[in-house]
Amino acid sequence: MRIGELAERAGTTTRTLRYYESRGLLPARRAGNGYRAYDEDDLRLVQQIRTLQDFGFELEETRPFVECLRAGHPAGDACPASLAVYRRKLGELDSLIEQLQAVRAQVGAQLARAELEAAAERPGGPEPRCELGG
Amino acid sequence: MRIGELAERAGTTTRTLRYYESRGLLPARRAGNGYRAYDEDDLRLVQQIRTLQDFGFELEETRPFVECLRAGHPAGDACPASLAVYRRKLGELDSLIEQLQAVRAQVGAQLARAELEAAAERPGGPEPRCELGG
DNA sequence: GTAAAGGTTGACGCGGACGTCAAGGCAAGC
DNA sequence: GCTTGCCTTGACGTCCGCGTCAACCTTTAC
Repeated sequence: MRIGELAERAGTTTRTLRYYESRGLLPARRAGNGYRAYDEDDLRLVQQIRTLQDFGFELEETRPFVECLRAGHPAGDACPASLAVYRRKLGELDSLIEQLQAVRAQVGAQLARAELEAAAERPGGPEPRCELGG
Repeated sequence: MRIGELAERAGTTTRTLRYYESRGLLPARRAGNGYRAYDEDDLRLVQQIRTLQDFGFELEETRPFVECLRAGHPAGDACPASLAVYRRKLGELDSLIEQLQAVRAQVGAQLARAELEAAAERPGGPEPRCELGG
């Protein structure tokens, strides 16, 4: 198939596929007229990349999976290098989630505090209803 | 104080402060020689921006806080517009954390599956030890 | 013959928050 | 007077994954 069909079947654009090729991830054979020619294996390859990208993998991180597929393995994650990327990504996700939860807690605390202070100013002047403000 | 001192005291660079100014967040008075002149209020302003940036706020999202401070309020989050940004950010953080946890679960599942399949191939040929692959 | 719909390469644009370099002015110490 | 260090503006570079445009070629349909 040609690039337009591959793009459509993979749910992406021709520009994206050419970009993958420029990064060495998706080498293409050429037909006599210079058009890029792809087969079903190439489709699976693109689908593998897209799946990982949806997970938030950078393009470069998909390379081991792609090379694994091109080496003839039935799945992109059938190689040790791919598993290593999985594990590294899990660690990154864990620490990122942890960070975000910490930030969420801090922002939540700031909001609560600011709302309290605003409520203390609003109703009838500076007259806090609790034991704040001594 | 001049820009170098402000940058140092705020833990950032002169380039960053000039960038803030170009975005209209940090207007500077000028000394007779053309040098930018800042005071302690400007320092607090920069610190407010930096704190929010550390929380992952975009620069534009810090604007309400900055305007609140410049309006004379003792805190950048003493204004309704700032509270609105806090609330919006909390929502964004929650959905982002949720997404990341979902991705983490999927990647974890992929890793577990791939490890199982690898273990089934490795030890002594395709001989699964559990009830898999029957 | 020609228009439309695909394809090709090359190159610039984008967004965000700056880094970095160039060419020069100003202040202070020796 | 000269060096050193800080300041000024202006402009280009960075990273990433493409979008978009230009100028041109190939194939197909009418």
